[in-house]
Amino acid sequence: MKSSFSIDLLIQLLQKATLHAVPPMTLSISQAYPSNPYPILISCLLSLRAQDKVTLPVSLKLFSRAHTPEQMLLLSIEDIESIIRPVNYYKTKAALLHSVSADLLNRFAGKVPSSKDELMSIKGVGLKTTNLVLAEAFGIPAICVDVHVHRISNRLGIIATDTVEQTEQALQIVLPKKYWIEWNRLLVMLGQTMCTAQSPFCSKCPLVDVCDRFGVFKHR
DNA sequence: AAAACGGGGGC
DNA sequence: GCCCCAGTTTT
Repeated sequence: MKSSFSIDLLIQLLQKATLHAVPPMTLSISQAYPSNPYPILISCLLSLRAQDKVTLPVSLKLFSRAHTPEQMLLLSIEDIESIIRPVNYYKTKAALLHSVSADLLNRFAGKVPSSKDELMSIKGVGLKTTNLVLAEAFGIPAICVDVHVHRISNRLGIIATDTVEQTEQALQIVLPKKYWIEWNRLLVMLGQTMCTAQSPFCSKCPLVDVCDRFGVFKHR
């Protein structure tokens, strides 16, 4: 990032840039199921290596049948498979939803835990899912590093990292804590629209004055 | 460190 | 039709 710009100004520009973008899936889910962390966790698992536009309608369809671990276990794995078929790895994910729901009942009284260690201890729940659940389901400041956050944080030049773990650590130092949750939302929205992995639409991006990679990268 | 785990969407 | 997308576990 060019030195004359602050993080606060960067956030303002990002808010403008993503004002009319489709919000991340977890926001839609939390509106449909207020203060219920379970649908957030399940939709995060469904969205692994998939895109929100595919996963969101499938998630809503699934939650109309089951939005608690108890209800999920009443469905057979075959039932879940048929509901979530449009998403990738649907057979693996149907089994995963079953095992995660059973684990929640066995170890956590059917409640989604709200600590990083407990979430990470659930098989199938990794670092990205853990941080997204902490932030979006519990409002706990967490930096959720998916490929968008990793790519764009580096592209902007505010950090220089190789792995998502390094990115999480670096952003904790660079970003004021009040922005930790919003950073993920903003960068996901920007990444899904203009700041794409290949040939990003830099000519339409309101961040050209800030971005270290403008002119370096092949863009449209 | 590298592989395996498959579906939809854009053009 | 072809190329793009995108975490976690396992080997």
